[in-house]
Amino acid sequence: MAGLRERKKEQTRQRIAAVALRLFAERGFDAVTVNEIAEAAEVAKATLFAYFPSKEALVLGGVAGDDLAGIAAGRPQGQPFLTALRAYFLGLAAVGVPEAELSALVTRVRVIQDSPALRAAANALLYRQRDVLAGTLAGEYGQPAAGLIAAQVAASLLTVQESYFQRLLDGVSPADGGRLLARDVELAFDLLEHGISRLERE
Amino acid sequence: MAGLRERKKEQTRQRIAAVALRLFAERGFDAVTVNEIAEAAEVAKATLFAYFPSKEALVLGGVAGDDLAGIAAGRPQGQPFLTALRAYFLGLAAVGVPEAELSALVTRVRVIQDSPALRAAANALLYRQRDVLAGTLAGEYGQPAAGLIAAQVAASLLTVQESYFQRLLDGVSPADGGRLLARDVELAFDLLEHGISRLERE
DNA sequence: TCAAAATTTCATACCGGGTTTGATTTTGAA
DNA sequence: TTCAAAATCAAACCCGGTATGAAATTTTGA
Repeated sequence: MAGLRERKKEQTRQRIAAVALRLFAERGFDAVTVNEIAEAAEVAKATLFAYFPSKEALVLGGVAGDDLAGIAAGRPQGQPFLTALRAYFLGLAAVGVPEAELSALVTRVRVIQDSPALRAAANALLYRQRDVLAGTLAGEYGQPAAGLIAAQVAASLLTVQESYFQRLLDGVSPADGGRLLARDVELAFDLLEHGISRLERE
Repeated sequence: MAGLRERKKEQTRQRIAAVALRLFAERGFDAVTVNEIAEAAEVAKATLFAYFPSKEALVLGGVAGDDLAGIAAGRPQGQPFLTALRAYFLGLAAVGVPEAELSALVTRVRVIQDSPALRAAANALLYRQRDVLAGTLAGEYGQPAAGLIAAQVAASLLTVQESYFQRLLDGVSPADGGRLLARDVELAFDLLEHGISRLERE
């Protein structure tokens, strides 16, 4: 099944992505042209765009984002969807990022955070999540409320993720990062469930 | 003060924007090139880009978005910021859009909603609002909570605005649109204040 | 093993958004 | 009227991305 063709393709794809990430890390996303990447990876520009639909995809390629709607749809009967999402993200925080992948992740995050174009592209991913989640929740909450809830959830999780990435960039240890992430997740879901008036009273 | 120079510039700027909007409305944002716009407006491409920083700005130019942070910062002593924002947006809904501007607004909204690139650019505007609002609220709520609250507020208002625009496109009368907008604003702020658990109980 | 069929890669030219350059025109003011 | 500042311009250029059609490579199946 894994013929020579498939293996070579996978190899080429990874070589292109690796070369691109290295160049981006060295000189910044905007200062590297796709022509340079193609040349350094020893493929034609057309070939590069056969593997990746855009320059942004060279960095964000593997990042599909969390499947918010899927988690909400697959939760046990009777469980509020926020409970399911909270558990899911607390699980992520507990697992943490494997030691071996940490440095690569930090590099990627740095490249992304340093480029407005990449940040915008990353946002667009979550923006789509919002719409899918809104559709999933529409049956339960009705259309206007479902749209608002999905927007709040997606925006909250984006913010939590940004904080987490920022800490990684600041050199916080993975263990501490995980603990702080768990705390942020709890705060985010408490806010989503009970609103801001809770904080207002203090 | 308003010398010939200033008047001519303003005139040119408006001519370019008007020509662009007409072409976009006729054929769609993506199907019109800036070369065509420049030609139709009888200016050089370089001149067009001296007035507008990007093709998107031709449509979004005047749209600064609501100054969430400013409203929050300028509220009366002791009033929760959500109360101030709610009142502001209810005021907008009550005023409605002037009859004379309605058709132009609908055209703009249609052009924007029809183009992914423009929708993304419009989002970026609110994204910046989020960050400014987060900074304003940081003193009051602390940094992690302020970021989350700002994200929820910005995302909610974006969603409300999208619904409102969609209704205008669907041909809902301005009066009805205003009423529905007011209802959505109430719902959005109720959710923000008291959370989703309120709805969960029904 | 070998040749046809399918797939991949490639160089090249092209498109559209946006910038740069340096010359030319227009305007404001002396 | 003159002169400097500002605006406009055409043209060349850069970059991301697509289209084309030919060349190289892998698969298939006889």
